[in-house]
Amino acid sequence: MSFTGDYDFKEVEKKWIKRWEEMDLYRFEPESEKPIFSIDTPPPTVSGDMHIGHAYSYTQMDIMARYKRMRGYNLFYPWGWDDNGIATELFVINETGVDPREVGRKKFRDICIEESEKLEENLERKWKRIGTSADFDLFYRTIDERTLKTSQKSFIDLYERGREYRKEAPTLWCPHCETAISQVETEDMKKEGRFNNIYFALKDGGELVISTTRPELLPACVAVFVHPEDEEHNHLAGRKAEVPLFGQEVPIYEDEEVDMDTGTGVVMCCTFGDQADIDWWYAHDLPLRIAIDETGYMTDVADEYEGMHVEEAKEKIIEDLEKAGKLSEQWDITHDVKVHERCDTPIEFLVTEQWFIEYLDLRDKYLEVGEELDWYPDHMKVRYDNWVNSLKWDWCISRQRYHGIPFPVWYCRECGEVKVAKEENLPVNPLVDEPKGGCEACGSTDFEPEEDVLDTWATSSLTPYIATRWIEGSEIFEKVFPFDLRPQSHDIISFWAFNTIVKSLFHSDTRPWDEIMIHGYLMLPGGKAFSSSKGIIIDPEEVADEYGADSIRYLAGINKPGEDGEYEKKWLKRGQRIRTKFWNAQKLIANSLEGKPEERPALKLMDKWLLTRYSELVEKATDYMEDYRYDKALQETEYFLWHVLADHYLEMVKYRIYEQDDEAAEYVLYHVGLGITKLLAPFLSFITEEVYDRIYKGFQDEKSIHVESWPESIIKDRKAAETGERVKELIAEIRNWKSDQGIPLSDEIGPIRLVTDNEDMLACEADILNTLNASEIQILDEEEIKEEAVEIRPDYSEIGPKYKDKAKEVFDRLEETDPEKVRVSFEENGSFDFELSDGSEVSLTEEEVELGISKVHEGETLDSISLEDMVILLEKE
RNA sequence: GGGCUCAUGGUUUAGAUCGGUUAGAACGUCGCCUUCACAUGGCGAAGGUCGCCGGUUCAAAUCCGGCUGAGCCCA
Repeated sequence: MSFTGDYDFKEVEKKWIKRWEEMDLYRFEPESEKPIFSIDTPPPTVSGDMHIGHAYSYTQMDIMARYKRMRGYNLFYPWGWDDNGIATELFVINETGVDPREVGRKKFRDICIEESEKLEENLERKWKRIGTSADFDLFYRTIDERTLKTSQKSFIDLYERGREYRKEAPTLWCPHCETAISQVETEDMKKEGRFNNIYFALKDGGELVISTTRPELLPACVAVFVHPEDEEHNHLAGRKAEVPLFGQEVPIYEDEEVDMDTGTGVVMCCTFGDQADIDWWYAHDLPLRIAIDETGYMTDVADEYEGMHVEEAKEKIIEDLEKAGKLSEQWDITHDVKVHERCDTPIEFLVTEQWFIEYLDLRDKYLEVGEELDWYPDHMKVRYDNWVNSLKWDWCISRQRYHGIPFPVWYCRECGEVKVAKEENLPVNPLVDEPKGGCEACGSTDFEPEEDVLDTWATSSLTPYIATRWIEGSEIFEKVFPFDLRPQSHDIISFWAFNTIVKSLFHSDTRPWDEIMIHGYLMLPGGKAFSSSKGIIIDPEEVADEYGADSIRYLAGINKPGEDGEYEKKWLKRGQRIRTKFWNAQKLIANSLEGKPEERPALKLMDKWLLTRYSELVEKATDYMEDYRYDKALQETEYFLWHVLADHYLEMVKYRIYEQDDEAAEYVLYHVGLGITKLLAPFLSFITEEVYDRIYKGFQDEKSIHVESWPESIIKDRKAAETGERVKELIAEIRNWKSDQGIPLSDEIGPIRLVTDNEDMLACEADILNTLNASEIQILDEEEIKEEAVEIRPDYSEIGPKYKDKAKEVFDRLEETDPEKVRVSFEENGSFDFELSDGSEVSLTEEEVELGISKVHEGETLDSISLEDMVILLEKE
């Protein structure tokens, strides 16, 4: 077989991307009898370009997918894009400069869809460039019609079960842009401010002093908090205070969240000044007093200050407090204020009616499911449990955004009754569509649409349902659900994983998957994360052009699952090196093969050694893959390829394949060569396909390495493996010696003299002589050799337990002893005896103390190499 | 403030489930070698108080407790 030339990754990778597409390799077969392995693929967020971090995590999933495919599974490995939500919205606004409030919601949504489709085309090409083997026919967008229907049906289901309700809730609001914003659009900014200590009268006499930077929120004050361990103030808990100027009576509570060291350590809770206010409001079920409207002016709650701008009201209130003698003191501070990242305006809170899913009562169920799942790595389950145990309130699914899935909901203008769409009419957009039929309560046909959109997690928590066409009553859903595997990142265990479990319990009364594999992130050197939306990007397509997609796949595969990796070029270079080594080894193998050796010929000892090592590798690698430790599988395979097959076996076998047609060697080379190609196929998917195509395909039944069967163990011969290991060591030692002596490996050397009791390895005399180009092997009698002990190696695990607390003295004494003395004592008495400082006797045997023996052939100055059970003597040059 | 993870030669890390000989490797550095698959190769060298403190033990990178620093999530 002829196989020449260097590996040209650019050309080869380009070729296989195209041919794989034509070959239609990754198609799920709905009619097939094969067992299904289903993956609930994370749909990448469409909010900017693909970066190398995506390549890292998605390749880790793809490695497992390719492995499972080779294990004979009918893969359900769908692909989706997450193009519904704030990240996409912001991307489109940035990219096009369109202002959603100017163009209107419908137009803006159209622009978002158009822009994301454009981007998705690029993204798909890039994901395929790194060898993603998903079935792109099992395709969805989180904004397409099927998803809309699915998400709305989910809403209707839960509504009908009485699981959804409306309640007034605070939302983040930018008074400058007059728009609702999300947490991700805020940032902390250092601002100059002023702390004010203000007197509150206690209802039953006396007073207290609260500290606040926002006296204009006094009319919105609904409670006062103190820390339970605050000796000075905790006696106030349970009493009531009166808010100065505004007169409302508010309760005083204890809470550990209070910062005792800020101001007086007594703090007022207003609806709403900051996140802590919101938490307290929920936790203590406090009333609402809204003092600031959506444009930043005071409401009627503020009495005489109504209509003033907040800044003006602040000045005026301070003035009036001072007049009333309610102002204790003031001082300037610099503090962090949450601002809208686009205009730097401090955010306010707006209160609107929002939808919630009631779900706290099922906490035990969530924990049960967490228990049922197999977590890889398993410690990730702890994060899930902690999240479930710390849930405090229901899931708010309303978002005041533009580009999202609309609620299938209207409200009756006459009586306020909620009107929910019927499933058969989905999808609906209440802003455009009229509901079917009149109000069920009063018969009116005058409706007001719900303007909010659903939280993206309310939709993406349905990916197993979307991908399997649940909405269509599809057989695929019945076949596939629950999925086998959910791969995802660790930062969204509390969102994506958790919410998917919630939805699955509601809709199917079971877990959504059996296994969950958590991957880490690839970080820039220094630990900074990549980000599409922030434009911190290294383009995987460019990296693939420079180093090859296989190098990227190597980088992904060699990193520990669940851990963050660091993007370093050296991993890519190492990927290239292993690729080159693999190519060259396969070249040698190919050139030695006549065809596929079907029958197993009589094998030589070293053949059995290699096949045993290979079989052990296959078993280990398979166990590791089953355990989602693909990194270990790759590491073991790489070691075998380089330091077992290439360094040793190929060197030993050269004389057999060059000088004669050795059937046994061909048999081993074919099966190990093919096997290692298979083992590496999930990782180095391109070069293994090329090698398979050139060498093995003609003799195998498959059209691609990626639909080949995963390799199996061939033979395990322990005795041959042991002897072979010693032969390997012997050859390696003498090769090193030749290198040390400056003798080219191919140069002839004189006799190899061995002193050994173990002559099994003489079965491999030909291998030894030919590999080393030595004239002969001579076995020398021990008597011809002078023995000399040069090292004492105590067996700690023998001596330690026997002498317990005296063991240390025994080891110390041995350290000081002349090895020759011990050897002579062994020879004469069979043991080495001495007395310890406390007078006790110590008697050590040869089992307990190993001696490093150097043997010297009389009369000749020979180099000696001591191995475990032999001494090699070589003539010096 | 809470949870999880991590800390090993200049750098990145394996080894920890199961305590025991000389802590293994890759990159980088230095030296030697063109040998017929591969110089993108081979051989060798230097380089480590295994984050800190304490405990258990004959024996700790490994088990236990505390501390420090970094990352992620939640607050």
